[in-house]
Amino acid sequence: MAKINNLLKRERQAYILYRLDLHNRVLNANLCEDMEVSEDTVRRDLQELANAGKLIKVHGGALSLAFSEVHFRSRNIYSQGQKAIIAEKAISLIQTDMYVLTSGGTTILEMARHLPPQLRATFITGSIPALNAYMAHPHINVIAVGDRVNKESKITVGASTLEKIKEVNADLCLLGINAIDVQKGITDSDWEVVELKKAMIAAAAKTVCLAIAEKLNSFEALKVCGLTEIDYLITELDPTDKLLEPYVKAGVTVL
Amino acid sequence: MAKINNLLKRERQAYILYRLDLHNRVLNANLCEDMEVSEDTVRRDLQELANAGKLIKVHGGALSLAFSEVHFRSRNIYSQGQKAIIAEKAISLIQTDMYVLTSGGTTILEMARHLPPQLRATFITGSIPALNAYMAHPHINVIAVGDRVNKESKITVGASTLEKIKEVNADLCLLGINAIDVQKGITDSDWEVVELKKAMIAAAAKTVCLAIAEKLNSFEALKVCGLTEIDYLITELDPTDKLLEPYVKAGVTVL
DNA sequence: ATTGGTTTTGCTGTTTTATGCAGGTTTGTA
DNA sequence: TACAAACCTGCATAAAACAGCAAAACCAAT
Repeated sequence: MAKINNLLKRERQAYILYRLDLHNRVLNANLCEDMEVSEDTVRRDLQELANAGKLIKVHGGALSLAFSEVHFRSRNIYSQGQKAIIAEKAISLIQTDMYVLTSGGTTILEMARHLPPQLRATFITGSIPALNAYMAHPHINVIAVGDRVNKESKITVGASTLEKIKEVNADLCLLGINAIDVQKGITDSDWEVVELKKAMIAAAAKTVCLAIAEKLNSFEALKVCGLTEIDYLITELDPTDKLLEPYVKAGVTVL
Repeated sequence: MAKINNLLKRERQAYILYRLDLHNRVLNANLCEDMEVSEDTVRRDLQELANAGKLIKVHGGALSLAFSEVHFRSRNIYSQGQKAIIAEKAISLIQTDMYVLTSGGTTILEMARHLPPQLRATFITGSIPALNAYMAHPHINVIAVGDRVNKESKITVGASTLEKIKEVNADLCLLGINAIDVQKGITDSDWEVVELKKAMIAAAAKTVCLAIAEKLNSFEALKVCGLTEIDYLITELDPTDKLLEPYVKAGVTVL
């Protein structure tokens, strides 16, 4: 990389932005070598540019804004307030360094957004929107299970996904669910999603179901699992709510 | 630098602007030496010219107005336009029902946004932003190759990704690249990205490199491949441009 | 040429800015 | 947990900027 020395402060900063534009990221060590100034000077430049909102400073360098433009649409998630309550309850189950399998769905997305910034854990998912959310978090590790993408549900599905999930020994499996019923258990309407959820449940030590109350006592065509296979049920309701009693009796821990 | 002494104030200021026009920057120390006046005098001149909006005064000297335009204002919009041109050229190579492997990066993203709505093809990628873009398309099939997600580059990396890519027989591999040089070939700065690109190139019948012209004749630390391994090079320039001649001579088809 | 007023310039002392360095702390990773 | 890299804080220094003043230059009219 070309050495450019004896620059004025403004020129240095312009050059940094120029480099960012080219490569989307710059390293402090790199810059200070090329411009022949100390690391401190570069660091101060990056800090100033970051304050001015021209780049994103990270440990060791900086990232361009254009690249990390996350089209973060928190727009009209259905019954967002309730989902926020659910999110908080679900997060209370996640502990440091856990491996967490998650499905897709807006409830999970809402949870992803509420993850405390200092949390360290590994999240595994096939949901593209969930991946986006997890990537925005400073500390968590993200693992994508890959295969064909189902555009409807925006998750990866197929043999390879199932296979990969079977290799995982997760601590927790967080499922956003579409229907739950005391007799019929967890049900869903999409064959591929059902297969995926089955695999996820099998791969995790504990299974947590996230559902807004209106999904209680409803069912769909395809069975995912019975109530005995799930450990926690989280809704926006108070755990002592009448609606939840049957599930408590069936042995599910309700939060 | 020529010494020009005994100037009137007006003449000095004209000379300063002249120098700025030539070099886009002037240093106070330089000017006061050449014109044989004190630093204070030059400083006052610069101050007046800055007040009149003829230049940008900075600590130690001044910058031309053109400088600020080139380096701050137009840079984003400008390269956006360039990338759109590149996108169109790349799209012309994609035919119905092809299997297309793509890397990440803003250039690829720009291409994803320009895909014609009626196109039917299968896109395979480990780039999360690219996945997002492809998912928005009505007809294309999307395949995600999964593994650990590198948050810097927003792509999946690791053994499983590489393995999966090796199973693919793609028609086309579209690479957004960071540096290309006639001698050194394609280079990059991130080990994992390099491994991924190598695998992608090996898995596709034809390899296409997408790069804005600024990345021509530059190189980074790690080698992806030599020029002989790539089939097409796409920049925003006209294929007959002087800058591209060496690449044509090296046997690359330049679009 | 002299005078008085204005402009320009350079000088002095002080303040601000830019930069590098020493130290201790935090962070990321093996 | 240990280690190296990156970070932050405070400090020192030199360069640049600033403010105020006075000498010099300029100008116009006498």
